[in-house]
Amino acid sequence: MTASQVIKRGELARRSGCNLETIRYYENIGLLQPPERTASGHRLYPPGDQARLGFILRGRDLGFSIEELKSLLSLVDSHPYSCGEVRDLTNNHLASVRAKIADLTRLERTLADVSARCEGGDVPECPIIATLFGRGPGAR
Amino acid sequence: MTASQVIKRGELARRSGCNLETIRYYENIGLLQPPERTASGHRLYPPGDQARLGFILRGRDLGFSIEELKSLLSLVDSHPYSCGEVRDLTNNHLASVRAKIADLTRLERTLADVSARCEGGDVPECPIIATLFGRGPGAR
DNA sequence: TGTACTCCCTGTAGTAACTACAGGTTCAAG
DNA sequence: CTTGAACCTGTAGTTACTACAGGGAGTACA
Repeated sequence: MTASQVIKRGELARRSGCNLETIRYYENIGLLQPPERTASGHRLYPPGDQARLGFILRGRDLGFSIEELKSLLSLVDSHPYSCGEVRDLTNNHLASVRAKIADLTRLERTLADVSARCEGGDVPECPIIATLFGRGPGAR
Repeated sequence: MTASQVIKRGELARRSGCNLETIRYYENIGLLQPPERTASGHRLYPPGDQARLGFILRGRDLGFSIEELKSLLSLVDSHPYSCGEVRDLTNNHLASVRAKIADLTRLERTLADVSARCEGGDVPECPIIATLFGRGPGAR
């Protein structure tokens, strides 16, 4: 393997696809541990840190919040971690994702409905505006 | 009708269900026009302003951003407003809501899948954590 | 008239999760 | 030895609010 070893922040950003500043941000808020530094202060990331950032980024892609990721990581850091807690956290998150989908779906229906009533175009007043002003059908 | 007439900010907040501070915020960012004041500086809202706030709140409930609401209101303010532009704005917004739903639905499937693989519980390593570390199936 | 209490005023800071910038070192190549 | 990229720091901006702190105004009651 010609891969990793110890790398600096720019290289970590390039390899992970994470924004350069975001890495420092994650360190500031305690998601990433402060890494070793060179004598002149440049950060040095060993493979373990690189994997941890990968974990964070994948969790982020799954919509976990920073706080949820902190919990997840603290579970991971405690050996042995509790698989049940990990699952609970995931299921809670799943429930909130489902709630968001339900909200947006209701929204989508209302918007589609209101837009459809506009398509004809030969009404004296725009039905979208009428809806927003609380007149006409479709006002929630 | 015993209703409206000119009211102050607290009453407007109560009637509209909007947070007191949010009304001032909407004025600061130009969604609401600065209203008349009493000699001592208290804001006075006539029925027209009350309707405008209702418009904003309904638009907000439909997920329109502040910028979108500004556009919508500037269209409304221009007589006669263009119904076509209103519809375009609504359809654009509808498209972004649909995109968000699609994103979340993909997320939901991954989370449900990863959680399901955990339910058994008799694996040596938590499959959720394995996924987040990029090992095992289901890693995106 | 006093005073108690609610309402209103202002500016500012905090939220989530970054992103971007300014102004200054350090490193590597030629 | 100089140039330019990469790194360092702290701070401000983003969205859409919400929540204070520290004061002035309006009203009810004794």
